[in-house]
Amino acid sequence: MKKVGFTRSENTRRDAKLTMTEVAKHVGVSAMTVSRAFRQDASVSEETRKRIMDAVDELGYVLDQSAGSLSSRRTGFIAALVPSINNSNFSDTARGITDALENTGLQLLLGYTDYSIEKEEQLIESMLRRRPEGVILTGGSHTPRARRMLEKAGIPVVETWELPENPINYVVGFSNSEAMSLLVRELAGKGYRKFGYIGGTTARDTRGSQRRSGFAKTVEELDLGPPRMISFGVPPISMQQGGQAIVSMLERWPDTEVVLCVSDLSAFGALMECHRRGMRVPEDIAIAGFGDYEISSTCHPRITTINADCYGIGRQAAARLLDALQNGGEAGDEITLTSYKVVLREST
Amino acid sequence: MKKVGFTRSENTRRDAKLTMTEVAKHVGVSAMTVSRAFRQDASVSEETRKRIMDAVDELGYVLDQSAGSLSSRRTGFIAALVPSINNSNFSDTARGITDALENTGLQLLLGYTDYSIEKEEQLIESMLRRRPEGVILTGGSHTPRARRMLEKAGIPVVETWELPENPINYVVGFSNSEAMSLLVRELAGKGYRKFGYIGGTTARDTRGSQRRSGFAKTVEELDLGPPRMISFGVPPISMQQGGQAIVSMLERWPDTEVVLCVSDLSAFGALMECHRRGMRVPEDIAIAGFGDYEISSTCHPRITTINADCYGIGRQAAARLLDALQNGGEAGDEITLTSYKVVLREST
DNA sequence: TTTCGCAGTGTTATCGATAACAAAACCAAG
DNA sequence: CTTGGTTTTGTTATCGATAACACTGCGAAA
Repeated sequence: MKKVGFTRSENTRRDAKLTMTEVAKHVGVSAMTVSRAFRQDASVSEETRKRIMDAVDELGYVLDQSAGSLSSRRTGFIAALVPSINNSNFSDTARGITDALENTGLQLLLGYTDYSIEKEEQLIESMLRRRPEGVILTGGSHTPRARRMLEKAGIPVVETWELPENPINYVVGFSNSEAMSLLVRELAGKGYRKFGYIGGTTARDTRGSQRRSGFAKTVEELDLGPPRMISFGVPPISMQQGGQAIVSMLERWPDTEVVLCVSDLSAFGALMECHRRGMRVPEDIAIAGFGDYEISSTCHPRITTINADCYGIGRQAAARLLDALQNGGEAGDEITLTSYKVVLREST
Repeated sequence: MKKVGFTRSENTRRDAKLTMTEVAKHVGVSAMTVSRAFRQDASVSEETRKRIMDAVDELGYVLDQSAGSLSSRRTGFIAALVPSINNSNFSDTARGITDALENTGLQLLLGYTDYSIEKEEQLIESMLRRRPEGVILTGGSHTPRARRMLEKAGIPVVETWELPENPINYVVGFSNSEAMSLLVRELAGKGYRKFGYIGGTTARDTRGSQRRSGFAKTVEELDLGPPRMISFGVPPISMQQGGQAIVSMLERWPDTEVVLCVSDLSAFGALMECHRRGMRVPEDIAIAGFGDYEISSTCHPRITTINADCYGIGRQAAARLLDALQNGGEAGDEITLTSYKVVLREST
């Protein structure tokens, strides 16, 4: 671990430090009054506040929250961990959180776990060192140590995007398995019989696994023959890999009628690969995805998918946290089910 | 501004607070020794360190960095502002930053400006309150107040993704105008003559404006007739809007041979709209984008674009900052040119 | 006029760690 | 057995704000 940064001496040399006390002297009040002027709820006369704020502008003073949080014991941080920020589903969730936090004075600490619970554990530790007032996680699988740290931290925790068997506190999510099941039933209702599934290989992506098992279970329940499943690549699987996977699928089971993919990205890759090979979608083969990414409503043909309200998950998770914080930070255990819906489009 | 969170009394009621001093007592050493044990460079005997770390595990102690940064005057924060995290170009940059920061003990504070310099100013202020040790910005346009705050903060600032006329400190970027110019020349070399351009309407997206002016300038220089430019939608323009824009383009100038788009997303939307209308790409019309998003190498036909090394911009910006921090935080003014290249594909 | 209450402001102690310096323990060489 | 140097550990002051409480002055009610 390499450390970098200022040493104290270098830093103080830089600039006469400007503290609240300096501002106070300049205005002729006490530091406490300046501190109050920065907070809306505090009792400072309008006239004094104005004089203080004028001095703040003139001197270019910027409040130091690190110092403030030590004495107030409130850091104003919320930690959120997502598997990846390059995936638009999760960046939509992150955006939902950020939007919900706007004007609350809370600052988001965002981290990404790369779909690894070990990395998650490491991030949880480094985030907890910043003393966040609440934590938002993706998924319900964590290392035992991560779980212990979270429980001991005494702050509300929200798990999102899934319905964990044994939640820590709050949950904001939906059943990935049931969502996929719904899609299968819907397509079976349209007459499709020979179902294929494309997803990643490992268990790293728990949401992916849940979707897969929802698929397999439902195909069985509907008595549609043995499920045809291709595992290809380490999650999250790319567009490219979706394309490669559908090739394997068609080699192995050429008469497959409809292919469901773990996400729209792989569905799109599969769709484009079909085009490239001159296959017509949905006439020769139908394709569906999961997540309702922008691409699915834009490409041609438009892709059938599940819309899972990624943005709403973020907003609701943050709202749940804000709520808990206002009630004194007591960690409750409500489960908020988020909505999802099948979006039937031209690809099926 | 609504404030939420614990009051002190609620918080202390929750749990006997666990401080470094508690751990120290438990081990029979001073708090200072515990503090040292947490830092790799400090001189603590291996045996003592082990005893301390055992106690830390047993008690479940988590270091409090808010307190630490107050006394050490080093927060370990790096602030980074990007226009949007839902755009994969910028999330690649964010990822580059995060990766470069890994194992440095630094924590990223990420914010997004929504392409607004007013929002940027607001974010800069709230970030500076956290006393970051360095700042990474996207672009070179800032409000005067934002600029003043940054200059006064006395920490290194890196502007990325562009080449500002009047940089604050460091720059890590490339000329969007020249990159677009290169693309025009490259395509003119392939024989295209009637060039169109699709971009957003306002000046909010400075990189977009620079690309547009690079386009116009080059079309003129090559004597290819008046540039055909469609402005559609508020930046960042979506896939959808790219589709709508190309319709306008073809209504107004039906004989356009090649259309360059401000980003791959609008290019993709345009491409799909052409498919939908039964036009062949590139036979009937050629299309190119900017940014080399995953989609462009996957879709059919694959889209010609500019690869601008988004990830590398992030890594290099962070590296530049780390470097400055190690040299005592002196703000220099080096300009790091990042590479870009034309990627010719099937769409042109 | 006195009393009470409240808005506005000041004083003091403290949050939990770390810098800087001091001291002790240890070790090798003379 | 010293001495001097190095390693390891302890002591004290402090980082910059805020909580808690104290105080002042003023106006309304008695």
